[in-house]
Amino acid sequence: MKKHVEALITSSLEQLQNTGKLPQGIEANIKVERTKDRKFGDFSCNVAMILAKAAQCSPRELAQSILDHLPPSSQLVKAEIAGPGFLNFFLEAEAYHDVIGDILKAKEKYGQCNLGQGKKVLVEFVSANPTGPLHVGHGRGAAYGATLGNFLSEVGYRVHREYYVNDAGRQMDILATSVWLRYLELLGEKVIFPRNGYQGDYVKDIAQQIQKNKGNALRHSADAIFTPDIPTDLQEDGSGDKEAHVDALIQKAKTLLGASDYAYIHLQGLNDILNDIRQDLGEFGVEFDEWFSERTLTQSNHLDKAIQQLKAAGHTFEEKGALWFRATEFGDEKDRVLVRENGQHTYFASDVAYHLNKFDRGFDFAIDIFGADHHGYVPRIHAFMKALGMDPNRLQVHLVQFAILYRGKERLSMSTRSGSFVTLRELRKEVGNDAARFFYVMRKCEQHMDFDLELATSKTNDNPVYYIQYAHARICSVFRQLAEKQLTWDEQQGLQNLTTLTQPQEDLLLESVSRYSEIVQASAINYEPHIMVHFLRDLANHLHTYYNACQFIVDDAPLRDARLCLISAVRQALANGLRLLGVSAVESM
RNA sequence: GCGCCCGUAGCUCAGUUGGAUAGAGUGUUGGCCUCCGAAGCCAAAGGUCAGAGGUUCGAAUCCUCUCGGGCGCACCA
Repeated sequence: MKKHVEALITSSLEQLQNTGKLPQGIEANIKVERTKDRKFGDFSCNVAMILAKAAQCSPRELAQSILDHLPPSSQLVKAEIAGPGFLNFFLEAEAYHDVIGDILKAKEKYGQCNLGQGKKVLVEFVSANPTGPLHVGHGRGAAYGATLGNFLSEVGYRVHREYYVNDAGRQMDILATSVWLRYLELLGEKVIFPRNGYQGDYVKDIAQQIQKNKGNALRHSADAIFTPDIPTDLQEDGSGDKEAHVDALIQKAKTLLGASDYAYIHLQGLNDILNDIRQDLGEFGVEFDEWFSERTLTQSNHLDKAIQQLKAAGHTFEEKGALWFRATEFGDEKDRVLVRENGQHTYFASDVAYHLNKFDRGFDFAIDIFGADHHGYVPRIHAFMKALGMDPNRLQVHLVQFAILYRGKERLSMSTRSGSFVTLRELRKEVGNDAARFFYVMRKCEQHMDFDLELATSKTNDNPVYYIQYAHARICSVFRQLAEKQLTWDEQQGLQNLTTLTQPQEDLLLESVSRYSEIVQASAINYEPHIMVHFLRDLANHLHTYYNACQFIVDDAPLRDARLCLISAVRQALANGLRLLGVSAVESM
């Protein structure tokens, strides 16, 4: 439909160029848009205003010329000039009818297209440290990433979803040490748990499992651990150093346990938490094609190779015993350490290796979805890509802002380390998966968001999730009624009688549902699933209005079949849209 | 101090990349079930788009500054 209007304008413009009224070679991309108001017709175009200068006449004058050269079209009722020079197109009602047939024919495939041309894209998201359960902050990234993946794949990209598992760093050592200390507690050792350790109860659960498997084989006395050479932990009065304290305990664990036993605890913790995360996300409808381990980068030499590449390109230098990347030459605000004085590589080094690896795997482009607190290292990733001669546009970073939880007016605090955070699992349990997925993507991702638990759980108040699901369920209910009345729906006859749909509510609903595939594309190419959310709300509204105004199951069979075609198409669009959002389209509620 | 995100109705947010009279939900007020599901519909009221300049036919949108909020600024991850 939209394409048809575009074709008409293009044809007219070519005519004008051939007759010399427009200069050759100006290639303004013609933008045909849905009108904001029905009184402006169905589609509008601003090309006359844009090209007025080049044509050396007023916008309205040019608009008139364009109108004069429009080729005839059976779908067009009229086209007129409005305001400063808009071209407004009024279409025959029949122009919308094809959409109904298309939807009913394509069913759950309706809305798919080949915009992405099969290009391979890697979407990395969540990637939370496996040091504890996911909390509500991770939930937004999970919902957004999964939904974005759905949209990209719907418009023809080959999407690879990936979770980067930070299984190699200091945080994991802190976890392993925390587990070990809890284990010793279980055996009756008098340990003083470090402030900087992981406090959550899940650590005790892992310790218990280890005790079950290993008995007291990993036991060492508290006296042997808390020796005088360990720096004191942070005290109430502010003295001491919690970082130095925990680092010393890690060293102690490694030496006392030996490499193999330490690795056992480390792995036990990692596996337990990763399994928990995997299950949590699975229940949330978030699946990954790959869980990419940071450790494999070191084991497979990717990390060394990456560092060598930067070295070879001459973008590194040594200072104070460390190896640095000259990031400032590529737009970053400071240079970054790759290898520390103690010989250990930094997180940034493995990130370089990881992103190099992504592109080595043959992806056309990659998308990183980070929490907003990570925005600081977008420039440094782009910096090393530039340093190695890669096009930084091949990596797009989307920052997801935090969600602030409210219960009614009360703001819920979230402190992670203390263990008093709200987990994603708790949230899902309280509000349900559908509402959680919906609320997370309801807002633009870079928008700060208030997540009101009370609103999300309300079934009586106006909850947007239920509002849309209700529209779907209502249509299903109509078809149940039809069966109860021993009536059937003749789809073919309905399609042939769509001209009987002359009610104003039918007009509006038809117009609304015809936008569906445009909305899928807009959501995908802008990386903004919330566009779909707002559309579905709007579509549901038109359905409810129609429902209140007209009876669908009427005696007049052709009219009845036509109306059932219309609402059946609406049901399909609602179902497809909800599926992309990861929300279920229920048949009754 | 420097950088990133943001500021739109009482509240929560849209505004399709510069278009027409700035829109929804919620809240407030008033209507609508003998009828396919009232978790619904309709109507009214509600605005200096944080503020000030600038760019042009035209700005909530782009540029500069100011104010206000969130988040970053490690040889941590």
